[in-house]
Amino acid sequence: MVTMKEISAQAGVSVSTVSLVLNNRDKGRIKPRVAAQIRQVARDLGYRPNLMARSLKTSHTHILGFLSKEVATTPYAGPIILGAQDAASQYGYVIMTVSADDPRSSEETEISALERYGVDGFFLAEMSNRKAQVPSSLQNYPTVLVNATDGHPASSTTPNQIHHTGIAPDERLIGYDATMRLIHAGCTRIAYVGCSEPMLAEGLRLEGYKEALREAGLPFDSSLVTAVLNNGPALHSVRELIETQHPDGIFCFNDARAWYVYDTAARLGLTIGKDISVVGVDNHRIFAETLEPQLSTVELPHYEMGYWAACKLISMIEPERELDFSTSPRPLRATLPPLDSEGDVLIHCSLVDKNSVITQ
Amino acid sequence: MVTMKEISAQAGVSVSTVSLVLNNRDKGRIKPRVAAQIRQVARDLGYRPNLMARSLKTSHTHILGFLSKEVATTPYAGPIILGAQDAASQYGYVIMTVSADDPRSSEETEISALERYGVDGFFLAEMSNRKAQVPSSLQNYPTVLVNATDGHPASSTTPNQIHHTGIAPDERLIGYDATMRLIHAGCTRIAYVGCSEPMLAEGLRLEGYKEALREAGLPFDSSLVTAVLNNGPALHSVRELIETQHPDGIFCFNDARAWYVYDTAARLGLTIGKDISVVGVDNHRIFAETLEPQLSTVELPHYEMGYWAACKLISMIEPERELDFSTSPRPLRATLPPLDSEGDVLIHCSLVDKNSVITQ
DNA sequence: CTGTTAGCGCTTTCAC
DNA sequence: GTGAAAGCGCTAACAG
Repeated sequence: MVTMKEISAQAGVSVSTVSLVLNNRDKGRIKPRVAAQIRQVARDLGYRPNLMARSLKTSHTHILGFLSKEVATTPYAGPIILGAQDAASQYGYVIMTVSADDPRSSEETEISALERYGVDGFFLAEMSNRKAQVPSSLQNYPTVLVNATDGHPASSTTPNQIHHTGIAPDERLIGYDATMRLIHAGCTRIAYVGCSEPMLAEGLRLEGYKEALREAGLPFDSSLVTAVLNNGPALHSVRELIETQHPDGIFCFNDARAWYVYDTAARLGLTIGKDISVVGVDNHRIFAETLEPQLSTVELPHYEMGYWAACKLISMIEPERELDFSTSPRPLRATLPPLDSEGDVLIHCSLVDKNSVITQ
Repeated sequence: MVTMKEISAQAGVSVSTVSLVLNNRDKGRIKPRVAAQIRQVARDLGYRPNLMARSLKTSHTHILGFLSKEVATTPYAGPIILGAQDAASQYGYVIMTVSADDPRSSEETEISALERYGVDGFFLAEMSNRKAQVPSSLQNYPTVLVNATDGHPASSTTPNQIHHTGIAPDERLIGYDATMRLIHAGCTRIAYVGCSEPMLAEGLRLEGYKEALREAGLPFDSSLVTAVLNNGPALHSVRELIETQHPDGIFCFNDARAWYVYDTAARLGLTIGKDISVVGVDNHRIFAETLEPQLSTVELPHYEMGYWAACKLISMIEPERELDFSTSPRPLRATLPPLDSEGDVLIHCSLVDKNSVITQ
């Protein structure tokens, strides 16, 4: 690793001059010719600043700590991290990841590890949308929740608790949009296959479903609603729902639950997208690549949430900095909320139309 | 952040004494009473070392750089990172992640970012098993490939290229074990549903399939073999294979392809695990939680590869250090190769028996 | 046994 | 315009 000292020797100037020039603070201070020469030498020697040393002085590391729960078992971590990374890398930051669900070392231990490296701020990422408890050790850091909202009420009795910014899918709108899609396709007996595990998303998507029905003047019929978990029991519940209630459209809590509809349809000789319409939630790659006909589904914007969260975090760390979504390295598949949003920020998820809804 | 200086003041000793004690180098040098007092003060003040400062001095950051390709679109990143993190955290390391598939910033840029932070070594992770080209900028760092092997031949004509250690699934054995499972269940017409995309795993799993057939004295019949991609076309190929060839067992390249068998079975009124047996590869959570009957499948040990790779990397950085797999925070679902393995290390994946294979 | 000193690579104030 | 000097928090060689 070549240092400023070597450059200064080579260029016959002092280290401080080198520092000034390489940090572009030379305008009107250092003679242009000298500056140019220093830059040249730096380039020739392949100089790269030692960020540890810089951080020590500036106490500003440009490291963002990414703390995630349940990475082990869910497939969503990748896209969220990637989104955060893309934004970070764009603005000269880097991400240090730790997981908060190690059965042995506690969350506090992991946070502490990141603190010792002097991270400038934290992400707290959940793998399914929930109200998260922000550890008190993060109170003094810029912190953004990803796929979560702050579980600590804003108007709390414990007054010195900060209500942290968090970004999460607008679950109610997911239910509303998905159901509306079926309504607009002409479905009139629309079932909902929910999730029997307690999840924030479940109640909200169901609400959205009801709201869409109401708005369309369709009756809410609880016998068209079921909540299932996994594998056989789930499949049987869905099969029974379809066989006894004969819905013409089904809104499923997620793509996995839509699979039960596909399987049942195959068994009953029904054609998805013709005899029965289905809308899922997730647009998970695995289902997107596998199901036939392809499933119309509301995409959960994990990449986008990661991207937004990183932009938000950077803007909290450097309030004066101008950030711009339009320069994201990958296309954003959902409209990001403005960066000055605070508190619980909801993102409107896109419905991806494929072939599982009837076309009139 | 409380510093050693504050502790030294509080305890009435010099900073170097504090340093000695807090790094446990005080035995036989510092009076036990003084040492104890220093430790007490440190605890009272909640001292935590500034790792940046330490690194500056020791040029040893305890940061591992994790460089991954294709994180965007695959669900495997989480488990690999988690495995690496668990090992890292256990041995006092931390992981900095960057992705090498940003369409704009190049791999070199990302590596460079990690280098500037002084990472002690690199992971190079692929999302599907392949021969990876290790960037020349990593030649001088301890580097371990994850889910990949070094694409640069060991006996190369370019002599000063190092052949890096990489860990990857033993694909041939996957094909062999899966097929053997079907053979032992009594299947005699065993089909293979492969992947039509060029992938390292495809050829090797097919080889393992053939080898198992040969060993069992079953003929290889190319009309029982197909290679498919996604969605409709894949489903139709599988359906045709089943309808024309009537296999009694099917080894599928992965769980997703097994779904085509499930769908076809549902349509034809065949019962999986009775009329027809299926073995997949992946044990992907999404299929594990969804399919009914549950799919017997060879598990790809992403967590384990990440864990092994981190242990390997740490042992390269600190050769004298004693590492021990038995202390992993999560159960290891595959037997890890010994840590002194070099070059292309293959991991024997476990076949997870569920209910998609006939029981006699 | 413990303190002094120097220095890791960089930034920044203040003299010249 | 440029350099000298101090110091970020820590480690380590060397004195005492």
